[in-house]
Amino acid sequence: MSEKKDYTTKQEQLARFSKAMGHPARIAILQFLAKREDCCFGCIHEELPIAKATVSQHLKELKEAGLIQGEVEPPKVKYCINRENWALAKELFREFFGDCTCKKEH
Amino acid sequence: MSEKKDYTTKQEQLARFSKAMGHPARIAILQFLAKREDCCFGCIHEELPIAKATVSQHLKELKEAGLIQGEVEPPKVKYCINRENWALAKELFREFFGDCTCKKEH
DNA sequence: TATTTTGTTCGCAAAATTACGAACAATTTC
DNA sequence: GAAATTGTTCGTAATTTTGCGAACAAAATA
Repeated sequence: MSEKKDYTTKQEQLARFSKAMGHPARIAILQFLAKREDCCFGCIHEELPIAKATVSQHLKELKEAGLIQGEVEPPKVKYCINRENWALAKELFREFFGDCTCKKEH
Repeated sequence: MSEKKDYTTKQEQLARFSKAMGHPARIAILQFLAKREDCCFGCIHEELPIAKATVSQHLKELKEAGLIQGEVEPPKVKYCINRENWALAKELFREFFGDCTCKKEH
């Protein structure tokens, strides 16, 4: 019934990615994973100052946002960046902040 | 007492910006403001499908995150992007997603 | 001075987030 | 088969977020 504009799909997608990145632990996880092919839960946990149950929860949120993916490789679970969505996020943020200016340093 | 690494200032700053951007209404507000010099509360409210009290709250959060600033110009209040922090955010996100590749289209 | 306009703040409610330890499941190793 | 390793899920608690209407404050206007 509202006459007001609704949010666009892009706005919602960008908000979803942003929200997933809205916690330092999740930023740290993403940066950690972005540096390597993949990594097991334990290595990620080691890097973070929080309990494993909490790490597991953060990983779940990142997975649900589509930024990472996990794969069971007994006895471990390997996590890695979801490259496709990572590229999408990168593009959405770039667009959001204004296109890449590639400014010269001088 | 923890042996675990703590989060870096950059990680926390990026998380703070991300969190502020973690809601479609706030994305919409930022995009709206990014397109113009400044804008009063009313114009922003008109664009959004939510009550003014809620809009005011979202603006407050964006202000606290440093992404926008408000100035009273009786009888209106003008909001605008905080250019300095906007540039900082842009840089942090760019760094996060990997430096600008400026890929050729072909 | 009374009224209107413009936004903010208050008080409340519902839902989501963050965090942890304990319990659990699956697999591997002893 | 028993024990150890690796993560997830459960249950709980504290805090934050989201949203709204009503009340409020400040300035402009009638």
